[in-house]
Amino acid sequence: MTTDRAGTSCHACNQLQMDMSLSSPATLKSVADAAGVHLSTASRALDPARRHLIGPDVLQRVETAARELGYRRDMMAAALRTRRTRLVGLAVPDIANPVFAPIIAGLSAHLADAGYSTIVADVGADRARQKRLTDDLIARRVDGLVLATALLEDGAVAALLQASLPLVLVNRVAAGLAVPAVTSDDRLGMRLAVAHLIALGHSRIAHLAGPQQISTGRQRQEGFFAAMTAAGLDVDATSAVAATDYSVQGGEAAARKLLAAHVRPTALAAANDLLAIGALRVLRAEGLTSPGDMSVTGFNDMPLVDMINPPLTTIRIRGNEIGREAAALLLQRIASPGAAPVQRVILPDLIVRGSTAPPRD
Amino acid sequence: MTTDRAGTSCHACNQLQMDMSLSSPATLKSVADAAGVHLSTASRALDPARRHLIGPDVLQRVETAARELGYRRDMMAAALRTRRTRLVGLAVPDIANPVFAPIIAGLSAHLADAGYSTIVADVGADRARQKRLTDDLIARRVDGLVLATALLEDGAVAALLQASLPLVLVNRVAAGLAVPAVTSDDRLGMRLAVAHLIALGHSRIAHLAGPQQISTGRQRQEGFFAAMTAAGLDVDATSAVAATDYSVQGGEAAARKLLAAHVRPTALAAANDLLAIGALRVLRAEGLTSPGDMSVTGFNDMPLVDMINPPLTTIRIRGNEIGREAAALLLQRIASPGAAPVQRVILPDLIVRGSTAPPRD
DNA sequence: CTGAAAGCGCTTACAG
DNA sequence: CTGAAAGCGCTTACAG
Repeated sequence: MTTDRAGTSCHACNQLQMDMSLSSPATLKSVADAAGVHLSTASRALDPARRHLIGPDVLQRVETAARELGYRRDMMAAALRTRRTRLVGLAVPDIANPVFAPIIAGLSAHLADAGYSTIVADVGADRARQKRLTDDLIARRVDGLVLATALLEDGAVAALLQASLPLVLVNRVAAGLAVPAVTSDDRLGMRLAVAHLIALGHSRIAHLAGPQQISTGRQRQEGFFAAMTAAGLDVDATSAVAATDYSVQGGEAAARKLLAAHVRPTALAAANDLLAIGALRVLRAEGLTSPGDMSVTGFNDMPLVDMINPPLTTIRIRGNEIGREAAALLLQRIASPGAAPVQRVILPDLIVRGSTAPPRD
Repeated sequence: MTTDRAGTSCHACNQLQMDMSLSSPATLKSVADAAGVHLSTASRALDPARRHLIGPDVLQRVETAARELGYRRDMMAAALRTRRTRLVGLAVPDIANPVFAPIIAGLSAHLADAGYSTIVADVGADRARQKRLTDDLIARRVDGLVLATALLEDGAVAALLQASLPLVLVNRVAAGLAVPAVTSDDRLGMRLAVAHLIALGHSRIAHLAGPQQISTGRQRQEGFFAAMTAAGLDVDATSAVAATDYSVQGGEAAARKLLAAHVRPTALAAANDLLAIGALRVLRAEGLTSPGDMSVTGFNDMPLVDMINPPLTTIRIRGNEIGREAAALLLQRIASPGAAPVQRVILPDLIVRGSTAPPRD
């Protein structure tokens, strides 16, 4: 620091010290000793919110020492003291499902900006495994929990709610529980899709429904029936077949049942892109084409569905926004746990592509 | 516990206690007090590895108390004492890129089985942001770090390596650094793709290369040239054009340059599925078809590329296996930090679909 | 403005 | 087999 040359060589030496210090991280005590102050003083000097209490010369000495030793506060030790880990747990049913990627990205970006890290738990569909992994998150004393796994009737969510741990549901809601949630407007989305098909001239429209124990499946189905009856169109028990899960295979199985109907529909509104793709596969296997023989709509606007054959008309949900909003709600929840829980609904958009067209006849 | 009825009502009451305890979690001390033992005894009784030291009656009392109070060990407090957080950090450049989903899933599943939780940091491509978020992970005292962000020349990796923090690279390697890594065999994969094109009768084959500062981009390009020269085919400076990043847009830009060549190639081997899709888009925009006017191959076998038009011939990397292997390597590294670093290469497969065919002439 | 002390919840030698 | 004590790294009233 005395001359340029000394400054340069000192920089190199600081680098070395930083590297070495990582092997056995510097503690507040070692920084305080190096600066010749008490560790409580060092603690204050290194806290942006409290450094104004410190004299300029002491501040300088502590900062230099911290830099030279490569000090990094142990967030977990601090957490023990402050009772806040700044850790958030996110439970997703299947991290490989492309629907969740933008939600995870939006959520963790917003949380990171607020100084929180996100532990993503890929908890699967098995309830016991879900509970075990969620309990792990709690054992890590996360400051809050975001669940993308909720069922309509969900005892686990009810239990978590009792525990007064800040909790937010994302993408799916639970019925009859006062818990903050951020979802897409599933009813509206499906109504948009069906209205589009009706506008094209379709009247025999079937619904390839999602699992009915999940809010997305249930509400999209409600949207389907609402749109049909509002247009004065026929619906009966065979108009909708529910898939057992949101997967291409699930879509194939359900689509086969729909195709077996005595009067084949001219259009199919699926509750999800993967289901729609399953339906397209079945059509192709049966020697039928889309949109020629049957128009098909999806839901979610997953990556690449614009590139499939035919390009899928679908409902775009704003995953990133949903994730960010969930993060905001959770932060709010952490700040004031007593406040009334709010539920936010993000509006989806209809994206028209090649898989829908007027009916042939 | 004295009568069935008492047992029943006690169950309900335990439930209540469990719920209440979560709001202000039971501590080891409260469990010990309830069981009438010292907290060190309770600690041992609750540790599977040490409970054999405890007398059966005391063990029973502690377990009952723990259950009734809904006790869950504070993993972070334990971490402070044991110097092991059982937390692993994973840095990915873009969590929304579908390539990473199976890797993340495989990694976190294997780690979860070993009692570790994974913090996924979506660090982006900006080096400063990457450093900041990686430093955050270190400040959380993760037991190890997995990086999916390595560049060929990577000062950050070198620095981390010095820090003697268990470190594993996944998907991409850094040049000249003795660091454990798990990747797909990128050279082999591209050779497979090119050999397939040659077998179909192509000889004017171009390479839509990935970013050359990333090992996947470099090695796939090397594989391309190796396969071409091995077959005695012409390559020159215009045979390969590198995209600036792995994206559809990047693929479009690079594909346009390739199409501008004086003699148009009959086949295009892309370094990545997204690049291949970009190329397909450009072909379509130019009024050309695939595979008719040009065969195209991708790399990765992302979800849905089997459904696009034309279905993409590609190289399948085993993402889940790569993730699991990376987890295994990291666990090994944590257990014995001194051992020589090993690099594992997972073999990819050629998946032939509709985007490749013999050349027209 | 700075220091001394208590304590967050746990584990682990050390005694007995 | 169980207890008493120290200490992991930090923050925060409480003094001065």
